[in-house]
Amino acid sequence: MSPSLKTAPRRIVPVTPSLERVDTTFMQSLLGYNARRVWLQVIELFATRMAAYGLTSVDFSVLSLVLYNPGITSRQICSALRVLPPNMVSKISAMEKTGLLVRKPHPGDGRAIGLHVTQAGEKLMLAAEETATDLEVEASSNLSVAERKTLIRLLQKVYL
Amino acid sequence: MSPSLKTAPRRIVPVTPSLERVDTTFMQSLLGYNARRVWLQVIELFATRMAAYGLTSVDFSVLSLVLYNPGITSRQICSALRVLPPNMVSKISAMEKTGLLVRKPHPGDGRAIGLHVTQAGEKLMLAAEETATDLEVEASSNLSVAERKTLIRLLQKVYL
DNA sequence: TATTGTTATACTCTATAACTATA
DNA sequence: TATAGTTATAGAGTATAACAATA
Repeated sequence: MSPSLKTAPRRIVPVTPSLERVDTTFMQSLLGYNARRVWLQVIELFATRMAAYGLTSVDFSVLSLVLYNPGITSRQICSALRVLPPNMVSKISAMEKTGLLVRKPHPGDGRAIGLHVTQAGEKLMLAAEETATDLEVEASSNLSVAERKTLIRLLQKVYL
Repeated sequence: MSPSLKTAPRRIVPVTPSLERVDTTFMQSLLGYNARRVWLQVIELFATRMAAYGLTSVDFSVLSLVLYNPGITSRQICSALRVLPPNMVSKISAMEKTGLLVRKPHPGDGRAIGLHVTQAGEKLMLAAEETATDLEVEASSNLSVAERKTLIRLLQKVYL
């Protein structure tokens, strides 16, 4: 007699806890869950590639805002990025210290300070933006160009 | 003579720093940025509504996973939710303490512990899931039913 | 009185190392 | 030797209160 007839039936695919398939059907029906998964996938590659420029994803967003909105205030950046003012101070200070941007007195408001990218900051950002565009396409390579366009259009329709 | 002829030309719309429009054109071209904006919008309403059940968004995800995967291990939940094992311990302990789930010895592995929802946990989750589905539609009310379906399909295509 | 930038501080989330029990 | 669950702890991100200077 073969041993298999004496023992419990053997599974073809061994079911060890770490290998079992997990059912996520319900969560996959939620927009928030899916949006977060996509964000996590993109931001992971983003963080890796931007490290070459010494930028975090928040640094990148701040610099992009300053680049296209010269004279923008810290407060405006905080609103656009949903960051609290006290948490923005050190980030801006750090980027001023590394020579990426400068603070100039605001022309119309003595309380405010206008932010401007330096020549070095602009050069870095133009390269970083190209890297960002490339990496985004790479991170969503399962999508056709048309699908990616549709996806972004629908995402914006949700919050705009 | 009116004072307006002596002073600098007055703006029709006063441009105070906090009211100026900020140009976010470039960032809006990025999938990661748009996915995060949508996630933030959904999660805000999610957190508000789930507070009625005493659940955070992570609590909800954990319970949903246990509900549809009885006997699931802490490790599997960590993988599915991208949470590190040490950070899951207190969450599960808390939900066991509030009687939403229980830990039972894993049948095939003496090291592992199987998680199961209690009757109270199941009742809570079925109500919470209905609330979640409703709130998600509400948070994305700019979308038609067909658009929402397309959006989720495309998001899943990115990471699946 | 309200707002900008700021400091200090607390709380939460996320990450790493190391231990035990079991495989 | 490797893995599951756990503890302790460090670090990053996010939160509120309060202050000086300016509107």
